[in-house]
Amino acid sequence: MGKTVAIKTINRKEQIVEIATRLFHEKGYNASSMRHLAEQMGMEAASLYNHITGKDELLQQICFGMATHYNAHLEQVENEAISPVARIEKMVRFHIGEMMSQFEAVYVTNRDWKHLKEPLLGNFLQQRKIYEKRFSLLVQQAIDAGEIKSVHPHAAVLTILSAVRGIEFWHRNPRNISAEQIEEDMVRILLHGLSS
Amino acid sequence: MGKTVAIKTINRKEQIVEIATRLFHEKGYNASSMRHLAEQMGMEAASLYNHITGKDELLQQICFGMATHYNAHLEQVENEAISPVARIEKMVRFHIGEMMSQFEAVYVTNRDWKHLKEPLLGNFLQQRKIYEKRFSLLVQQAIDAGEIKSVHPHAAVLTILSAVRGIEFWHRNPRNISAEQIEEDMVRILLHGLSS
DNA sequence: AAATTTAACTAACAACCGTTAGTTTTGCGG
DNA sequence: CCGCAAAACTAACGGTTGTTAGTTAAATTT
Repeated sequence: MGKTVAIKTINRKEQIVEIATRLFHEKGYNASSMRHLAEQMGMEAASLYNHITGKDELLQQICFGMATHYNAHLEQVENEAISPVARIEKMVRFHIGEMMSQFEAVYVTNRDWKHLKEPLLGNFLQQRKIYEKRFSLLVQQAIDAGEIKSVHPHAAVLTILSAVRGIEFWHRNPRNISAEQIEEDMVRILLHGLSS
Repeated sequence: MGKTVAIKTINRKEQIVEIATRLFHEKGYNASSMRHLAEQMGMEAASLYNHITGKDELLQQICFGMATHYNAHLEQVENEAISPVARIEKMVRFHIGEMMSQFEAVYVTNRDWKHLKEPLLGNFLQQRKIYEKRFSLLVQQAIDAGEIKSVHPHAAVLTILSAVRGIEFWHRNPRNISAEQIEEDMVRILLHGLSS
């Protein structure tokens, strides 16, 4: 059977996606050529097409990989038996953690999702819209429970999701502040504010 | 004298930069071609080179235009005779305002500065590093004055600068929340936190 | 009205893009 | 060791890219 072969192929494909993620991160999707990617893989550009259908698929793998990963974690948090505000804190810490451990994939997804081709672009946007809505619901529940201020839930979600992106700046020279400190400070600012 | 001619040229050039900003915003720098830009200007691609030296210059105009604009405002805030925390609030509101009124230029600068060619790329990064440092100093002064919590100043700055970028999501469908509301909510979250 | 500058045009170049076709090498199962 | 499929290769395609050269039309100055 071709089982081991199939596994090898999958590994090779995952390896290509991994290198592509790194390449897209530093050059951007459009400025990253298949020839450059192949060079980093140690082979010719045409050989890539034995493992993937095209350049599109690489971006697709990255973006939708992140999306389903995010959705899975959101569902998990929704089902935990903790207070609404604790749920929000978990979400904040999760996003910070992803930004730390999966930095390049998160970065590329945030930056290059616009280049998804059309049936998928709509799908992606819809998924994120739903994600933001479910996240907003968590905020709304915390407001109803009187645990947090009465802000517009969607505004809160946008603020949180964007604030976390600030870690991309930190990632450029991670020596100044430790990962733990920036996580604690960020959670503290978002949940309790700068003042007082 | 060529005064009126020079002014006309400048206007035409500014017009090109303006259209380029819009184009870069929706397609991204690398996916935006000079031919497409020329089409939106109602002329041929080659004609653009009577007003600009190349595609590079367009990105340069956008990014450094924003940078000097930001620096000018920072200096102004530094010299105002108000409390440190009031200075920070002014900075937050300024960045939100820029995100509202100069949305496309801010967006392109945040997203495509990486494509600046090398003598300028280093310059740009250095400028932003200095900007963050001066902004951090404002935060440090507010901490020393006991007006805000003792967080790492740079972490606070990164959180603020990134949170404001969240307005780019709001900009996609601005009907749900008013500009005023999102500004107030964002300032409230950043300065006083979600909790309580 | 003539002269000169500005700004548009057409045509083209060299480089690079993603991708395909066809062929050769590699490596494992029988 | 043979056969076969996976995965590499070479060569090339049609298209697009940023940019230049040379020319013409328009506008401004003298």
